[in-house]
Amino acid sequence: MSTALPKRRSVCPVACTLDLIGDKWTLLVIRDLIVGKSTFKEITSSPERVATNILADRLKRLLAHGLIERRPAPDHGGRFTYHLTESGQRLEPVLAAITDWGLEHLEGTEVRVKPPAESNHPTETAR
Amino acid sequence: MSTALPKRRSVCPVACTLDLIGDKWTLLVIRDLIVGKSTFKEITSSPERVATNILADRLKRLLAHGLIERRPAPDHGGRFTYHLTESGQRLEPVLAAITDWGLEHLEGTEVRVKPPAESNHPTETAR
DNA sequence: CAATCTCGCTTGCATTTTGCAAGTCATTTG
DNA sequence: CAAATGACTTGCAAAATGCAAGCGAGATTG
Repeated sequence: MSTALPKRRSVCPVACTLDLIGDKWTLLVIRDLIVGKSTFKEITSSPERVATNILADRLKRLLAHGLIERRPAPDHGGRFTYHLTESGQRLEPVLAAITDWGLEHLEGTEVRVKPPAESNHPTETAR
Repeated sequence: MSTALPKRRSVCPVACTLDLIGDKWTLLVIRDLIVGKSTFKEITSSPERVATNILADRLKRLLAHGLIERRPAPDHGGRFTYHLTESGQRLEPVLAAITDWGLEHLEGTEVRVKPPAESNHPTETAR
């Protein structure tokens, strides 16, 4: 499965960023990491039910591009935990903007887990 | 080709929004519309060179979900121009956040055309 | 201390989406 | 009226996705 991205489509920061995170799953993985999940299992347990092969692939990709890092799990055996790097964490505003748009324009959406940082909507009901 | 989206993966606003715009092309189309492009041709002429079948499909999708609308082109014959609706325009902060991240973390990216509205980075070089 | 269990993957397909080239069809221009 | 242009559609090969199953290493359990 693809881990390396093939080639840049242009020099546009939007296009290049989408080459990294522009698919149906990557930002959900990052969302999970932002809200504090860190193991493979925790992420596969999210309600969207990402397939294990897809998750393994996305973690590889994100690792390869330095958006996440992995550490040996403290208590368990040869397990790992995954964490956003600095640059990965800086995607939080992207997630926040998407969250805001979804809450405002898509009926029936709601945030189940808040990100640890600040939110900025003054008069939002569902948050 | 798919125009209707199959089913929501969860109630998460991020997941649901990605069901609409979470692919490699849709946000580029929206970027083009934000910077003032409005015809099929103008969008296919962008440097990323979206295939015509993909563009036709994405326009259909965006139309179907009310993010864009089309109007008969003023001068030409049976042509149309495409424009963001209110809700489509509200994706601008998402684009802005992605642009900022790309400029800051991906070498060699640069903005060729500015969006008409405000930018908010105080000490950004490339903008 | 062998048998089972759990976690974190990998592998093998079937299905879906993408990418590319070519074709169509209504204008529009020379 | 012949050729060109713009906006698509169609066909097909290639890639990505989804699903189920398998697998190895360390933890648990009897």
